[in-house]
Order: sequence, then structure tokens, then C-alpha cells
Amino acid sequence: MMTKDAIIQKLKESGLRVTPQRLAIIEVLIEKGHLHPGAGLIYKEARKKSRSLSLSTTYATINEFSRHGVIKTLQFDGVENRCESNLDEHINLICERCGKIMDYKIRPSVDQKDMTRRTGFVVTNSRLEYYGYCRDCRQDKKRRQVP
Amino acid sequence: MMTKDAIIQKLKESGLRVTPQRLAIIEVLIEKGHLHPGAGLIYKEARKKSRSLSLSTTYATINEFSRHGVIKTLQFDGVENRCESNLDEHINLICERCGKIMDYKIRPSVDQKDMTRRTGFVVTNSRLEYYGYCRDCRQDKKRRQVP
DNA sequence: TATTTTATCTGGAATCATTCCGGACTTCTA
DNA sequence: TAGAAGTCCGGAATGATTCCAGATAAAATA
Repeated sequence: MMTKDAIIQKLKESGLRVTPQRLAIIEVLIEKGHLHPGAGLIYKEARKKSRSLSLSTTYATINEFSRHGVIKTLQFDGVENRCESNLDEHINLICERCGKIMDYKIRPSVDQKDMTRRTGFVVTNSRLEYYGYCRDCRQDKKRRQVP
Repeated sequence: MMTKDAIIQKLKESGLRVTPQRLAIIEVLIEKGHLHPGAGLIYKEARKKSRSLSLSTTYATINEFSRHGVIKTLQFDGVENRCESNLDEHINLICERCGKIMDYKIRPSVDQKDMTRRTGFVVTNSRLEYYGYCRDCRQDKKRRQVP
């Protein structure tokens, strides 16, 4: 999770401008990062800070940030994509009932050098997810079994 | 990777009918499974075997199979979703240049019981992916660097 | 075998997150 | 302060997937 200043720094280094719209989105990413917000939520929240912000700009900014390694995008189908501010290797625990996404820290488990030697594949990026049910949704489920 | 007979068996057990359309799709899944085919390829290939097959049916069948654990669906955004016939835990190596998907067998690396104890999250399904470049695309890249 | 029931199939229309586009607006540089 | 480059905006376009209602086919029943 980068700090606001670190992100601003990185944008400047990349020759990108730090506009009010982008600042608003940066702040939302920091405030709501743990929720793994999608474009819709980011748009809604950032609009409170920069009133003229458009949805197109929100999408463009998310893409720009993603391209420059400020965030990662978790792409889904049918549902909104989600933004990930935690760039360390970890597993996302995704609740299939409420859609909540939690980070679970792990130690890297695959010997990538060995893998590359065997397969010729070099890794630039990873996406590790467990799907299932979070504590709350599991309990709701149990309760409902004996109604 | 289930055999044709095993899949047919499983469908019957679930009270699903084994129609010519479904048979055609099953055969394609077995023949082209290693390519992790998307709906488009499956439709194109299965149509050769069952000439009247429609795209809607292809989608419906993929969903039905996925729901009953015959295959898994790898969902992407913007691009076609892909089908996975290898149901064992493994990492998918996804080439960002050519889109090829390779299976890489691993031994389960996260102690799920421990994770559940700590987080309350129970896992029903996983998706583990490394993005990067396959051997072929890496070499193409090198060659092009000094044109 | 004829009839009823149920599942499945089909083509076309609808969906919806995301991308694309042309013109307007800022910010930087000289 | 003019010109250039980067950004922003709204609305239209995109495209994989889903939805729908009527047609078909397979299983169940008689």
C-alpha cells in the first residue's frame, strides 16, 4: 500500500500530471483500498472531492495507475473489476456470497527460477485467489439451515 | 481431466440429459482441453460435430458443466472466458503476448485449516495465475530488440 | 404407440462494464 | 502570451454473455 506522497512522486517521475481528478482518485484508493473498490465506487467517492469528475476519466485514470504500477486491477467477468492497492504477494479471499475481498499474506510458495528453467515461462505478475465464504456469510448460512 | 465416460456418467447422475449438442461439446473439451478453449472455439469446433448447435446453447452448456464440476471457468474481462478441464490444484501460466495458458503442477502451499482458523474463511475453489511471457514470446522479444 | 411432461435448443434482442471518440479545457514551456 | 502536450468530458460504440419465448426433442406414463 503506497502512501499518497509516494504515489504522487511516482506519477511525476513517469511524466504524468497530478490533476485534481487524479488526486481525488488517489485519496479514495487510500481510504477505501481495503475494500478493493471497483470503478463505480471510486467514481462515486471521488466525485465528492472533485465534483466534475466523469466516469470515463475514472476508468482512464485507473488504467493509467495500473499501467504505472500504482495499483493492480483484478479483472472479473460480468461484475465490476476491482482495484488492489496491496502490491505484495498475497492471496485474495473472495466471498462468493457478499463479494467481499480480503488479503491473506503468504510466503511465496513457487520456486520461480526452477519453474522458468523447466517451462521457459518468466513471471511478471501474479493473481492468487481463493473463492469461498467469509465468516459472516458462513454463519448466516448455518443459521438459515434450521429456520 | 475427466474421461468422456466419466463426464457422461456425472451428467446422468445429476439428472441432466446427454444430448448430441452436449456430446459434441464434451468431445471438444477433451480434444482441445489443453488449449483452455473459450466459448468461441468450443462453438466453432463442436459445430462440426453437431451442425445445428447455437452459440446460446454453447454458453448454456458451459455454464451447466461448470455448475456441476465437470470443468472450471476462468473468467476474464474484455476477452473471452476460458474453460479449464484440469481440476487438480495447479497454477496457470498465462502469456500476456500470445494468450496461451499452460498448467504448472504444484503442491498445495497454503495450510487451509490454519487459514480458516485465523480468518474464518472456508475455501471452495481456487484460481492461481502467473502472468508473464512464454518461452516462444520471450525469444521473439529478444530477437526484436536488435532488429 | 399415443400422450403428457419435462428438459433442452434456437435466434434474436437485451445487458452492462468498459472503451472509444471528437471537441473542450488545463497545464507546461519558451 | 502563444503554442504544444496532456487531460478531461459526454455520449456513442463495443462485444462477450445472458435473457427470452417459442420450437424440439427426449423421457415418463398410460
